[in-house]
Amino acid sequence: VFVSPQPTVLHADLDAFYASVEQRDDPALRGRPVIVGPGVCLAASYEAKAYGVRSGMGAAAARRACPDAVFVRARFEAYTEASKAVFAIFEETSPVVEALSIDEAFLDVRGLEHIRGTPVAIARQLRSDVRERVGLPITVGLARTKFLAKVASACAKPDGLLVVMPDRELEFLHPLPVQALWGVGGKTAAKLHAAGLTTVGEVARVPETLLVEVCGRAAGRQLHALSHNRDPRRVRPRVRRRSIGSQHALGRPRRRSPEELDAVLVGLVDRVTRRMRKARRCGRTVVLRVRFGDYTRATRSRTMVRATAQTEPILATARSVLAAAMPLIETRGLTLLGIAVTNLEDNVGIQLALPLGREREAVVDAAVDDVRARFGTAAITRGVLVGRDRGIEVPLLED
DNA sequence: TCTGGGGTCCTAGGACCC
DNA sequence: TCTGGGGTCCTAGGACCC
Repeated sequence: VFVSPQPTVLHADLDAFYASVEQRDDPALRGRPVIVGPGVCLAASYEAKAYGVRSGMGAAAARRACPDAVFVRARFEAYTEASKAVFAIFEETSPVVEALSIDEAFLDVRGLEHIRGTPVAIARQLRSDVRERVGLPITVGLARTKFLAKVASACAKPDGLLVVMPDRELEFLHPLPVQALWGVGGKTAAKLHAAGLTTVGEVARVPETLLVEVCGRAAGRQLHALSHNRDPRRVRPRVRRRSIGSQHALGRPRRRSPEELDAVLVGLVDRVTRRMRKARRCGRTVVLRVRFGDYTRATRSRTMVRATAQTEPILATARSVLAAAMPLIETRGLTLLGIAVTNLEDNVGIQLALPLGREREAVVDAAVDDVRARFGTAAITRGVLVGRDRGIEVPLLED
């Protein structure tokens, strides 16, 4: 007996997320074109999008496109809080949730019929839960694969639900423009257009080898697979982050003193290392990112011998990379400075209860031996010896 | 459409190792 | 002795995503 697989992958995507939060919190903004800035348009309400405003647009261009728009300064704490509330509903809806960004996720709703109903019923319930409990509009796409579910939600926006039934998949997919394929942005679309391919159906009709020639190996293969509706990726809880970074736009290009640049660098390193420690991650490679007045970019990186989340070694590394990049920076106007730490590792720690009254070195040696025994040859990059005074931990010795 | 801040993955060359 | 085949890691850049 052949049972046609039912659509069980759900892609949930909040509509114009930042702008919707602003409209929710300020009734005067409802029904009006809202642009969240400043500088660039981080989000535009659907009323503003109707005038051609798009996220990523410069503020001046957005104002030209929609002179009546209300400009609002971004409130990231409010968005983080709203996102947490929405993800709590996702987690209640299905045990398998894969976060894609602050405002979208995949949910696998297989095997939930007896508990929560059919996939379509679950999707409807999810939309109304988010609307009632968080006060935000959300669009849901439901299909057999992640790719199709995401395409479906994009088509159903705003505030919609679209189900792609298994016998209608190619009919739905093939007329779409190539940009609908995952991984096809401006550059790849231009290459495909140059090859005479403008729709997904046309991409599906050419051999894989041609796509590989035009777009490279990985991209070509993926395009071929997706255009034939082959997407075997499962929904799975988010894999760990691979980098943590921070960047700062400097405004108009002009000469900057080394002290000025160093001050920016110190701020960036401080932000990044704080976040690393909070996430209990440490990293080995420091990447310096720069951007110039003509919007060209460059990166320079250096890998340390050991992974760390401490401010001092990361700052020292960042400084040496910046120093090495100075000749490049001095010849072109710098407009952005950023750093990222990659090659992240888990910062595993264990805590031991030790008797008092022994030699401090012996205590530390015992702790180190214990860590070695548990984690094998794992390098010990940092130790904190703490005492306990009426239940409160007191650091006694670091490193 | 002239630009913010946060990420991901892929490619390619070079150094180095056995 | 100047050379095969396999691999890893590092660095830099490109494209893409929200």
